[in-house]
Amino acid sequence: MLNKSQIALCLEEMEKMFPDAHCELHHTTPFELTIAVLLSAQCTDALVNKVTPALFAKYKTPEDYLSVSLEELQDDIRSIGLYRNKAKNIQKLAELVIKEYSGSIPQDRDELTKLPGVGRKTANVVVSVAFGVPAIAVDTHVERVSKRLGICRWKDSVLTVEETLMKKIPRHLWSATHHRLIFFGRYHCKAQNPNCRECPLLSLCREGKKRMKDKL
DNA sequence: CTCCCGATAT
DNA sequence: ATATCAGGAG
Repeated sequence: MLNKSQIALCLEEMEKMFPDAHCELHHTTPFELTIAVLLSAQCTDALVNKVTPALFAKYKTPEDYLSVSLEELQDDIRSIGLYRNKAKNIQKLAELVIKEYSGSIPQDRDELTKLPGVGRKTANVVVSVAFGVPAIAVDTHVERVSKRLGICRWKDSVLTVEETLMKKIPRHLWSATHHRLIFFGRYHCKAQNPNCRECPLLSLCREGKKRMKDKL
C-alpha cells in the first residue's frame, strides 16, 4: 500500500501529464451539470456531450422537463443508453427540485443524494464542480487507478476508496486530484491494455510492476 | 446481487 | 464478439 508521500509523488506526475484536467461534461449551470452527470452513468462523456446541446436548448428549467411526456424525453436521450431509468429519474428530479428546493439545485451533498438518479458519486461531482466544495468523486476511472497503484485494496468498496483518498490527500487538493485521477485513468491508465511500459508511475505502481513481470 | 442499455473501442 | 463507459436503484 502506498503511503502519503508516495501518493503525493503519483499526483505530481499526473499533474505533469494532465495539467489542465477538468470536468469534460458541457454545462452552463448547476442544474445542467446535474442532468449531464446523471446522464453520464455507464456511458462516455463524449456521448453525453453529443445530446446535451439539443437537450439543454429544448429544456431550460425543471418545469420544461415536466411539460413533455415520458416517451418524448426518452426519445431525446435514447442514444445515451439506460434511457428509461434516466428519463424517469429526470422528471422525478425536476418535480422534487420545484417542490422541495424552490426550483434550484441544492448545494449540500446529502440533499443532492435525495434526488432520484443522484448517488454519492454524482453528488460529489456537482458540489465540487458547480459549488467549489472539496470532494473526490469515485467513478470507474478513479476506482481502477487507485486500486492498480495500490492506494487502496482491490476488494475495497467505492466508499472506502473515497475515504482512503480523503484521508491521504490534503483537502485543498481533493477537487484537482479527482480530475487528474480521471484524466490519468481515461487517457493513460485505461481499463483495457494499459501502457505500463511507458508509464512514468511504473516504479510506484503495484499492478504495473506485476504486469511487467508477467509480460502483459 | 441484478437490472438497466446504446455507442464505441478492441 | 466482447469489454467498457464520470452509476444508481431495487
